[in-house]
Amino acid sequence: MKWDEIENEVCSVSRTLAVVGDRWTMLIIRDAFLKVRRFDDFQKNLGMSRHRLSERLKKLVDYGVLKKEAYQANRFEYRLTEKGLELYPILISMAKWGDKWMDDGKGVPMLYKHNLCGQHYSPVVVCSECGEPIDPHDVTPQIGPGKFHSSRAHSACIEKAG
Amino acid sequence: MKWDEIENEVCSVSRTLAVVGDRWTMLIIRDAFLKVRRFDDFQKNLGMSRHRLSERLKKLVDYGVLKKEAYQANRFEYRLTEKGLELYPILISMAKWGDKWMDDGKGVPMLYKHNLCGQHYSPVVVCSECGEPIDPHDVTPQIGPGKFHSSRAHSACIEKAG
DNA sequence: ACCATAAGTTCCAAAATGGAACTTGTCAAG
DNA sequence: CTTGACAAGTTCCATTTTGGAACTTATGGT
Repeated sequence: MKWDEIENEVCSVSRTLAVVGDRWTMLIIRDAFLKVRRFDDFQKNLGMSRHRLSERLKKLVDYGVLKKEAYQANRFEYRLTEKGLELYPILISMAKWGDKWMDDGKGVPMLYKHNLCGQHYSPVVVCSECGEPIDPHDVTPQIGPGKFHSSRAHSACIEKAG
Repeated sequence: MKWDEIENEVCSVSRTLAVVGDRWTMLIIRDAFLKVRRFDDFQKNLGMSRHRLSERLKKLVDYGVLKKEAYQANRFEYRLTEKGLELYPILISMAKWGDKWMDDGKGVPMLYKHNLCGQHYSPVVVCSECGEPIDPHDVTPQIGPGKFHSSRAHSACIEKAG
């Protein structure tokens, strides 16, 4: 299978990766959350080639993750859309994982202050229903309606939700 | 900059992406969470080339995300380590985003039952300090101790934590 | 009118990928 | 104890993707 076919998989993780799962894309998103908005600023911060950057930004605009707006004639800004802003849980979870598991012993690169409580926070994933923190061992994946009619069944033991 | 240099960036997101940020890797992790453990099963499920799979598994073992254990002579299983299990928030956040934004109108591919409360849940990211759901607009990123001494400052306006 | 700057494009060598075929070690049946 | 099947890779090569440098085009300021 080719990489660009994964968008058609009946799996939300695959479909998400079709948008943000290639080289550089999540770093572009990270910079967008840090209020980087212009082509040359992205390019300098990321150190990626202008060529690639141009293509990635175009793709993100096509997918509706970024919007491109002129701030002068022929000068553009890229800003996160609602769809893009909702990538935040993925991004901050990556930051937390890297803080813990890829530490170089010099302390964390960034701290995140939660303005509502004024503290430096770390993201905790909780259950939308009961509010308890999620441990993956306590989760049972089940075939949902979108996958039920799909021809490609997953070899792992997955129940049908009922 | 080359892709494999991002591991050395003073940024936890970059460092995380050095491990899970290339093609296929998060899909391997997804399958591992669905209890896929063997080479051929990964290969059939993912549809990726054996060549790539071999290399990616090796890399994930090297990084300590998967461990390789013989279940018979010359037959191996790949299982998530503690480090790998802690990728769950990233994975489930990707699933949630894909459910919402990459829906094909046929319903969600998978449902996730939280065994503690018995409900189908969706992951919510809350503040470790006050427990409120996080809105990215309410977060102020600040330079942490690990970044403070780094030569490469970020062009975006980021405060120094104090 | 001239220069600087932003936002790209173009071109090409180098690296990564996908696919098919090949290898090697073990187990299980005859 | 020989044969065949299978699991877990490796090897090889054509195709695709990437990185980098140089080039283009359109303002805006002096």
